[in-house]
Amino acid sequence: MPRVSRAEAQSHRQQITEASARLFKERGINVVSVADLMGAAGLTHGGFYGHFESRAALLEEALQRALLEGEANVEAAGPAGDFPGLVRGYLSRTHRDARDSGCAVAALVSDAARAEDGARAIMTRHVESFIAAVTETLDGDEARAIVAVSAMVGALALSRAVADPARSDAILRLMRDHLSGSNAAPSHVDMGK
Amino acid sequence: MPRVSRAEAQSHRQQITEASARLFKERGINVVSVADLMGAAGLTHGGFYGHFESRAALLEEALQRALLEGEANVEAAGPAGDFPGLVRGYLSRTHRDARDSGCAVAALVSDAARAEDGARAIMTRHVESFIAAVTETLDGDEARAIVAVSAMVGALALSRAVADPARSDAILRLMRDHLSGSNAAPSHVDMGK
DNA sequence: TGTACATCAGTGAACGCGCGTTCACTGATGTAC
DNA sequence: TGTACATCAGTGAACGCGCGTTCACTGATGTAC
Repeated sequence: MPRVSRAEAQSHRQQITEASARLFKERGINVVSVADLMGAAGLTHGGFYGHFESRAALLEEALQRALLEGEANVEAAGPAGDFPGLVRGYLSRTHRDARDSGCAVAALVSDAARAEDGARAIMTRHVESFIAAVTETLDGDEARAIVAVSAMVGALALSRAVADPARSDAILRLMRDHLSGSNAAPSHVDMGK
Repeated sequence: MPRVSRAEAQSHRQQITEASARLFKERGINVVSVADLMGAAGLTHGGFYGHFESRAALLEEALQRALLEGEANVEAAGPAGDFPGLVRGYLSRTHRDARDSGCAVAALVSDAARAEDGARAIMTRHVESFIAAVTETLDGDEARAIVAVSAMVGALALSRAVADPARSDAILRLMRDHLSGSNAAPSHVDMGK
């Protein structure tokens, strides 16, 4: 079965990076083995080093991809400068339950704090671009965007850490109301179920 | 050197749990080995199983301790129902830079999301008590406390994940202003350096 | 277009290593008289 | 209080295992004529 066409090989490389991005977000960076990653792409572990120099090299590439995917999803939710829409999408239960395809910043925030410089730099760059994207939806108010990003990341990560589903839902809902209703639209407890 | 007194042995057990709490917060749960933990307590790895049934058993005990320590520190910062004081302490650069002794919720939030049920349950319990403590400082307004806890955890975790010190400081400062100045005291950019 | 050969993507066994865990052993502590 | 013996906290070698990585091998793909 080996010796596949060059196009297929390149597609295999992409599948490995994509599977890694997914598995890192879902299970954490240090827990997934090279064999797991290759298996998820339908290959065996030996071929890994034909595509990447080392596990660490893949890690950076996969992290990059994980963050880009997350950004794409966030932007897809709020199509054009729509801050309340973005908040609603980001703090939805759908996003919370899709750890493997959602925002990588929230999925890996406490891992990033302990990561080596390369991975931290990548994370930093993407936090910056997240802040920039939110700033645009807020008429250039970067200070407010930084607060919003921190609050959204915190609420999403915390809603995933908490085992009680009611509490988890409440965290998302209350932060949604706080950020998107800003001061208007006082309570209106909906979407709870 | 073996066969130490019973009092010493009990103190060793405590030292192991304490060192574990510290190392887990600093380096992450899956990265620290039994030999590391025992070494940090000044012992060799073999004696571990005289104190704990398994690494997993210690993990739960150490997580419990890590969270309790974090709570104690948070409460020490804001002595009695002082919400702005609590926010100031929690979002200080001192707290950000003391990952090994600070709030375990922020240090382990994205790990907790993927942890097994036992560890998640412990994390959940402590998030609840954090929320309860903040609720008290807010005259019983639990909804606002949930928002504040989510926002504080997010800002602290994000400030640790970001490599650029200026950005990291800004995240803390802006969230401090947002939460504790609530609507009053508009800007006043201090503490920046 | 066909044939002959070089290339190289993927395989799977093997490597050294560090992990969690076990265990025979040690000698100071604790206890019985 | 002293002596004699049992206990057991801690040691360090050893275990099986899975990891990241290497490598000889394979056979279809790509290329030259």
